[in-house]
Order: sequence, then C-alpha cells, then structure tokens
Amino acid sequence: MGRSPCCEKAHTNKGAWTKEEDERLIAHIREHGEGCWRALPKAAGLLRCGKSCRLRWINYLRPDLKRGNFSLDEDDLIIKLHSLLGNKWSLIAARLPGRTDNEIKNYWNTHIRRKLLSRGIDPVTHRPLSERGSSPSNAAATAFETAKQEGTPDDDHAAVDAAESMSLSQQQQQQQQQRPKCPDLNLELCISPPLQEEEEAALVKPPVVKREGGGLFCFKCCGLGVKKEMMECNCNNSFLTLGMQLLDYRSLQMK
DNA sequence: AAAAGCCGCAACCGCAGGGTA
DNA sequence: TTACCCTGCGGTTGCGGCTTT
Repeated sequence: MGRSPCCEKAHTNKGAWTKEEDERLIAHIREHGEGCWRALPKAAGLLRCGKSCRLRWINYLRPDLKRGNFSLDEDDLIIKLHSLLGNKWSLIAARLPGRTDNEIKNYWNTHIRRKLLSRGIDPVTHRPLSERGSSPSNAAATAFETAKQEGTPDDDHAAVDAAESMSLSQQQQQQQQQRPKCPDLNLELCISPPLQEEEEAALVKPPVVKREGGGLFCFKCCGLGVKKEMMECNCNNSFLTLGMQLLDYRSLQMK
C-alpha cells in the first residue's frame, strides 16, 4: 500500500507566496499557534499544502527571524559547527538564533563552501586540500590548484568549480569515513553508553543553558540526538564525550 | 540596449523516523 | 506487530534579479 499524499495536489497553489496568503497564515498562527500543519491550510482558508505552510512560516514569516547578511562571527560558527556536525543544518541552525536551516544551507552552498575552497580548505573534511596526500579526494586539490594556475590570479571561482566537480562523491565518501574526527577543532567525538554514578560524579558537570526558542541542552551531549522539542537533554541515554577539548566546544555556545 | 549567462534564494520533493491506533 | 499519519530534514529545482558580453 502506498503512502497517502500529504495534500490534495490538484487543489493547492504552488510557487511563490502572495502577500494575502502570508497574511492569512500569520493571522492563523497568531490565533492558534504552530502545529497541526496538515489541518492548517483548510482552517486558515489557504489553498496550500501543509508542508508548504510550515516551510513558509519557519523560513520566512516567523517573527524571530534575523534577516540580512551573515556576520563574520556567524560565518565562523557555521564552519565550526559544520566541521562537528556535517550537513545537519537543523542542528546548526539551532545554535544560530534567528537563522533557519534552509538559510544556512543556502549560505553554505553559495558562500562558505567557495570561501573554504578558495582558501585551500576542503569544505567536507575541513582539512587543508594540500594535506590530503593520496586520499581519494586529493583529486579535488589537484583540480583546484591546476585550475587556479591556469586561470587568472583572482579566478578562484573556476578553480573552486573544478575542485567541486572533481571531488563531490569522493568527498562524501571520505566525509563518512572521517566524520568523527574534527581536526580543525581537535575534537575527539564518540558516543558512549551511560556512565556509572561514580564516574558521572567524577566529571565536571557541564552547564545547562537555556536554548533559543525554549528547551534546554547541556554541553555534555551538545544537542546531538536531542530533539528540539525536548525540555531536557537526553544524556542519560547516551552522551558525547568531548574529552580535553570541552572548553573549545563551549566556545561555540550560543550567546 | 538587448541577449546570454550566472547566482542566490525560496520553495518543492522524497524520505526517514516517531507516534499512535 | 503492523500500518498509517504527521512532522521534520536534507537535497534539489526553478525563477527572478544581477552581471557580463
């Protein structure tokens, strides 16, 4: 038996949202709150799919969104978090107040990835391209260097494109293999079973911080595997050992 | 000034996972 | 245990605006 469609596609609008649709959606959510996205379009008098409404609200209409350019601090934070979390855009977005996963994903793909490549840093592994030696993705480094040498001195875009096209799948493979290592931050990450009480007590208790939009998370688990809706971190079930680099990671915390 | 090409962003799509009857 | 529903996520696409030719 197939999955039922998320909405009646024949009677739904697609494409760009009109001002009137936005206003209807905002008014409805102000009155009834978020949630029940499937039922929302009908209740709000919108000819839209529930998913579309959710996306429009989360990515564009939410009042707490910070519009405008990313700051250098945000750039750095995104790069650090990406080196830790990979393409977990929602987790990254959770550490950047006012930014959405979609916005960060777009920003990464259009700006940061190119910036890293132009600096000779592999955006997937976060290692210097020249350090990769005989690794599979070294082809990207070679392609990047070659294209750069052949082009004009400031022709980074062509070089970046060459590197990207050469190595994407190889980089993804390597990312899988190297994910636990974060050389840029010198972090050793591993998921461990719960500690015994005495072991737990011997640890310095990590701070629990208020999370943007409600909810709590502690730096021991750093939010990995913790659902956004949860009010408490689930580190009793599993936790992330940050070893000696806990302070480094703490520097990533949201202000 | 017009056409072509490029870029960035908003939106869509398919899938995974949790919840529930 | 199973089937289905609902939500959220990540990858991809398409369009509008900007830049270059």
